Amino acid sequence: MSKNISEHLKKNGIKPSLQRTKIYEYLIENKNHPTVDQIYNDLVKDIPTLSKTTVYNTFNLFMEKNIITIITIEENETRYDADTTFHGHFKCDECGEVYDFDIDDIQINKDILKDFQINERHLYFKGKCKDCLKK
Amino acid sequence: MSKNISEHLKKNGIKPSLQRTKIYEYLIENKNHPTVDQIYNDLVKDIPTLSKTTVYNTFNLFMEKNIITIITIEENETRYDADTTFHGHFKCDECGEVYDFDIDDIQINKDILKDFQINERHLYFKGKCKDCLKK
DNA sequence: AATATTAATTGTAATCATTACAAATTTAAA
DNA sequence: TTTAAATTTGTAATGATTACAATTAATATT
Ligand SMILES: [Mn+2]
Ligand SMILES: [Mn+2]
Ligand SMILES: [Zn+2]
Ligand SMILES: [Zn+2]
Repeated sequence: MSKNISEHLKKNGIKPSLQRTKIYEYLIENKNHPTVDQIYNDLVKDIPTLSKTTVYNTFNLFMEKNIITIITIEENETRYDADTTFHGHFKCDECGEVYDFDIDDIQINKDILKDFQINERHLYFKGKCKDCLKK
Repeated sequence: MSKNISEHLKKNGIKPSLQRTKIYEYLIENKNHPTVDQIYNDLVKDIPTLSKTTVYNTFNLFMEKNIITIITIEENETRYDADTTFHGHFKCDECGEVYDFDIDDIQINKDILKDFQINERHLYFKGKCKDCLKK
C-alpha cells in the first residue's frame, strides 16, 4: 500500500519523504476532502514533529505536479482531493460533509467559449444531505 | 435607472441607502464580477467617505436577501455577481477576466444525490481566453 | 566513513482578506 | 425638535496562508 504511494509520487517527480507519503496516503484513504487543519490534526498523532507549514508546502507541491485538485466551495475553507478525475461535489450546509457525485455530461452554449482553452472544470452543489434532512 | 435599482432593493427588503444603491448599480452595470477591492476603489471616487467595511456589510446583506451570488473560483479572491440565474463562469489564468457562459443541461448520476436537497449549483472552468491565446 | 552539498522540514513572523465592535452619522419616529 | 433606530465608518481582532531563516535529513564527494 505505502509502496504504491511512494511509486506514484516518484512517477510524478516527487521525492517520497515520510511526510509527503503520509499526507498523500491520508488523501487516498480518507476521501473526505480534508482541510489543512483536519489533515494536520490527524497526522500529527503519527508524526509528532509535523508542522502545518509542511502540510501547506506539500499541498502546493502536489498541486504543481497535478496529483491533487483543490476544492473551493466556501470562501474561507480550502479542501483537497486526490481524485483528479472530473467529478462533482455536494456540500451539505448542515453537517459540512462533502460528497462526490458522477457527472455524465454537461452541455453548454459553445458560442461563448469558442476558441477558449479549457484546462479545468469544476462543478459543485450546495444544500442538505439525506441524513440531515431526516432530522 | 437608479429608480429601478431602488425599487428592486426595496422589493427584496433592503432599504436603498446611497451606498447600497451605488454598489448594486455597479454590479448591474459592470458585469465583470468584481472583488471587494475593485468595487471599493472604483466607488470611493464617487463616495469619498465610503468604507471598505460598508462594502463587506452590503455584500453580506445582499447575500442574505439572495439578490447576488458569490463566486469562489480562487481560494484567495471572492467575487460577486448580480446575475442570480444559473450560468457558468470561465476564468482566464492569464488576464484574470471572468466570463459568463450559458449552461444548457447538466446530467449527473442521480443515484448518489437521491433524496438530497440541492439549493445552489455552481459550474466554473479555468484556462486561457481567446484574446490571451492570440498572443 | 567523514565531510560537504543539497533538499526537506520546522517554527516564527509577516501578510492579507474578512469580521467584530464601538463610535459617529444619518434616517425615521414621536 | 427630541428621541430612537438604522446605517456607516474607522480601527482592532481574527484566521488562513505565505515568507523566511534556522534546523534537520538525505545525497554526493573525497
Ligand atoms: Mn472529490
Ligand atoms: Mn456571472
Ligand atoms: Zn448533512
Ligand atoms: Zn485572458
